[in-house]
Order: sequence, then C-alpha cells, then structure tokens
Amino acid sequence: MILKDNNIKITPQRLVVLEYLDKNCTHPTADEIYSYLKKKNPSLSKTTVYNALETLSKHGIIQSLTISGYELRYDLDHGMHHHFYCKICGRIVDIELKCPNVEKMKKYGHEIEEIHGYIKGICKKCLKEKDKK
Amino acid sequence: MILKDNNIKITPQRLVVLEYLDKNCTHPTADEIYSYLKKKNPSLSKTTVYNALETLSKHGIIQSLTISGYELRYDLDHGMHHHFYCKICGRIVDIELKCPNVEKMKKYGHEIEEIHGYIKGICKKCLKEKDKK
DNA sequence: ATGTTAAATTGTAATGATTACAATTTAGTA
DNA sequence: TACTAAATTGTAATCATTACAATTTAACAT
Repeated sequence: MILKDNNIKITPQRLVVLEYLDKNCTHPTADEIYSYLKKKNPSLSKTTVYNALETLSKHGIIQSLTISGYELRYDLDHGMHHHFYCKICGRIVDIELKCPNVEKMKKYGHEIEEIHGYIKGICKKCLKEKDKK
Repeated sequence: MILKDNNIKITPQRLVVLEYLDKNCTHPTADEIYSYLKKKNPSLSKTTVYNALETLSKHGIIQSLTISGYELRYDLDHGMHHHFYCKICGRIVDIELKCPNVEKMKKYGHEIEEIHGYIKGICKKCLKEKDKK
C-alpha cells in the first residue's frame, strides 16, 4: 500500500482523504474534501485534512495546484499531465500532454522537481453556451 | 502609450505601478509593490494597487502568477516564457522557452487564452550553498 | 496482549492576502 | 470651466491557511 511504501503512518483520516482523491478527479479544494468527508466522519477536523494533504504532497503522492489563484487544489498523481482551467465555470480538466522540454530543462543549472502546465481559457461546454446567445 | 492604446484611463497611480513592474523583473507581490511605492507616494492606497494590477491584468498588459501558492505575483509580459520557482529561496526566475504545444492545444476544443509553465525545484545558487555543507 | 512513545488528530485562535464598500477625488470630454 | 463616469482611498469584512496546545492513537517492543 502506498502509505506503507512511503513510511507514512497509516491513519483512518489519511486513508479517507486518499480514497476521496482517488475516486474524485475534480481537483477539489481542502474544504471540499473536508465538507464531504465530514458527513461520514463527524470527528474529522479540517486541520487534519490540511495535514494529510501536506504529508501526501510532500511525498509526491498527490500534487497541489495553484491554478485558480486564491486557493489550492489537489490531484492524485497519475503520471504527467497538464491542467486546463475554464475562466467561466471554474472547472479544471486534465490535459494529457507530453512536454518535450522536461529533459532539456536541466541545462539551466537548476534542480527540477515539479513541472506544472496551466492553460487557461474557456472550455468546450462554456463556448457552446455562449454561442446559443 | 500602452494605457491609452488599451483605453485605460491614465492615472498617476497606474503609471507608477506599471513603471515599477517595468523596472523590476522580480515578480513582486501586490504588497511589495505597494510598500515600495508608498514611500514616494504617501497617499497611495493598497486597494488602488490591487485595482491597478487587476485592470492591467485584464487587458493582458501584465500577467498574474499563482506559482507560489499563497499569494499572487505579477509580471510585465514580455513575450512567452515560463517560470522557475526555487523552493528554498523562493525566488522566481524567467525561463526563456518556446512551448511547442501552444498551437496543438486547440484540438481539445477549448479556447486558449493563457499558458503558464511553472517549474519548481532548487535553483543554481541554492544548490551551491547546499554543496558547501 | 500490554505499555510506551513519538507522531497524529482536534478545535480554537491567529494570520495574512484579497475583496467589499461607501465617501471623496479626478481624468477625460463637452 | 463644468460635468460625469470612473478611479482612489481607508476601513472593515472575508476566507483560505497556519499555529498551537491538549488529547488521542499507530506502531513497535516487551
């Protein structure tokens, strides 16, 4: 199991957070995760959600996205992809994409740990809505 | 002048904010801009700085960066480039880079307005510091 | 099984960036 | 020079995130 593999203490709270992110690819905020899980886990604290997210993040199991500016969003890492953010509906969708620069990047002399590709605009669905008018 | 070209009302406050961003490629926060400009413009309000940044941003004259997570940073747009964020010193440096995906992106059916490339890791300078130890 | 201990969880309070808002001032134009 | 819509200002509110201290618990050794 992924927690044991990373020497992270296994707690029910961490398990539910991880399970939530595994089942929900909606790039939720800490608050969305908390609000949902709180229903079935009344003793859950929001701080715990933040702590769990930070721990998972630090071990590279999940990724935190800064794309929407005023809040962090979280994403279980399933390999390299970029994100598209719709300025109208706020939805974030994954974009499967190989960035050919990843390897070249090292020539700058910096040590690369993360690569984030954020594309912003208007999504397919919202474009259709606009056309109707 | 760039403000007139965009039909933005010319005010001394907007001018000093723009000038600051033109001269300082440090990707400052709103607060850094405010604190510096306040010295020579005592009547300047922080809200005005936020307003000016938003207006300039909306017109594509400047870009807001979400790279550091808990605060927005601003950058005068001089053509396509990505950003490198050092996790140790917090500095953000420009990476001149042509992204070959920009054109291909449209096939997803979304309308693309902005592309952000954020690379995170440890910068050259901080790597040297680490080696000394 | 049980006891031990370092680490995790909880709830509350603090922080700090950003936004809301209403009163005042001003840029652009007639 | 006067007018008006828009910009500026300062204060107060908002809201995500973090700090912290008390309590609980996972993991491990006996």
